[in-house]
Amino acid sequence: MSGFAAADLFVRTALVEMYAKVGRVDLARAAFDEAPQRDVFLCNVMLAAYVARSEVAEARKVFDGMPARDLVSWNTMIHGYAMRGEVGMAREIFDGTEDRDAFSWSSMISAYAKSRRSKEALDLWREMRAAGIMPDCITLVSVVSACSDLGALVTGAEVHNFVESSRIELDLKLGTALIDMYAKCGDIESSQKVFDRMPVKDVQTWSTMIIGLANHGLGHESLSLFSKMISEGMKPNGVTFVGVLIACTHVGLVTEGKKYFRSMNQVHGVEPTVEHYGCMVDLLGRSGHVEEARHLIRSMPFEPDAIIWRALLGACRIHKNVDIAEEAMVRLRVLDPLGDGHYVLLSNIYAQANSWEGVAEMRKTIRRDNIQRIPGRSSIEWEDKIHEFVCGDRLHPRSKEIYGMLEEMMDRLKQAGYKPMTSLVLQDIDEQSKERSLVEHSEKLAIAFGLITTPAGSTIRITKNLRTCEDCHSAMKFISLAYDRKLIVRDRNRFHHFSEGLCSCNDYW
DNA sequence: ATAGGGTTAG
Repeated sequence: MSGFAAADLFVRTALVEMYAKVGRVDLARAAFDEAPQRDVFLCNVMLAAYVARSEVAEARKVFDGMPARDLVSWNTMIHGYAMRGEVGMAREIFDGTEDRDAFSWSSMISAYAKSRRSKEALDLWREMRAAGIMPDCITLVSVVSACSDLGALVTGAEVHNFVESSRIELDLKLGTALIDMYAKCGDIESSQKVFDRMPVKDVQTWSTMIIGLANHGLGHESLSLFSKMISEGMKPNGVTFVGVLIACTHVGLVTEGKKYFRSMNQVHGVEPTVEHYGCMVDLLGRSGHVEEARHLIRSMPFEPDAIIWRALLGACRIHKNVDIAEEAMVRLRVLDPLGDGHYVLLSNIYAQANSWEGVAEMRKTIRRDNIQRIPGRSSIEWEDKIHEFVCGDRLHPRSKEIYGMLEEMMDRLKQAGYKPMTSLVLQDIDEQSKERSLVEHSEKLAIAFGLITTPAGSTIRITKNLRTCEDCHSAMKFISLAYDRKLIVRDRNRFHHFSEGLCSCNDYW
């Protein structure tokens, strides 16, 4: 290459970079095309320009036509696909990269975490450690949130240990992520420890802790933390108040809840949003003020959404209000016609009221409108892995043992006084089949697996995708008694801590 | 010349 051409290449590269920086990818491309020849550096600059504008297809064309590629080229492509949520493509590039550095691993892990492919995020994290690549604080936030999502307490605690024993400084966001992880994995004491030890906290740190306590049914602790936050001069935001209202809901503090709700903009200058009205409808409805909840929906300054009507419907189930339930259902059929949960709820409401025509009607509707029931899934962490169960599945390698344990469990529970709540089963089948169907609920499978695999007396932690059903809730109380175990169950809404035949939710959930 | 992050109503 002549000195002149080399100088020209240098100038072209600078031009591409400069145009990219001011957002003129078209001019950058023109300069790129006019270059006398292309080296890796110039192509990488062009790649970065496209990726910055999320034009990954264009970037890919450049990438494919490059005379040679280096680590930066590969990493830029991984990031480009990850940015557009094309995790599979990102992974293809990642797999094609021989030399991976911390950039490659972190981009890929965060791509998985962001798209809630949490298992894959953790698998990759283990591979990254095995490859001896050092993560930094930001990578760990992705790993920790994958643990939160899965309820992977052991893995999450390992990451925490890793931070403590390395020289990585625990920053605000990683600290907050750890608080959330421990809370979502059922270990609220550890959340509190991390929280107490953080020298600097912001509104998100406080909110995360407040929400964590609230979801564990520790309403009073949650509210006193809120007071402490205020007295320390920290300004709450809308999310903080969601936590405060959840705290009131889970303990049934109606008057308090109304007071906090009013104080939001009167005292704290935070405008309530539809989420806060949702919390209030739940608080009022759940505590038996179903009419008042209905009235609040009418008077609120927002169009009620499906979640609001669903909360009202849930209240109708607890307090056996068929009329308001039917009204809520009319709205839900418009706002969320395919959502499966409300059909089940209304059907249970009819069953409670001995309205068997109603139950039959719901069954017909579900079939006619082809409503897809979302299957219940429960998981439990054991030996570095998340073991997931779907109701009735026999896919687990230790399925035989698990079903054996289930039989034993049921005998033992029945002796202790457990009665299967067969009226909860919607299918039109005989009594024995209904009982069978209850036994195979995913949380019971997960608990049976837990009883087999964990040492006597240890706590069993389960994560479930839906709200736990009443039959399982009752069964778990008996299990905690009959097997002398603590069970900590994360349901879609909150935590249940079962011990000695009782649940921390006081059967109010 | 390449990157990634924490809280939210049922």
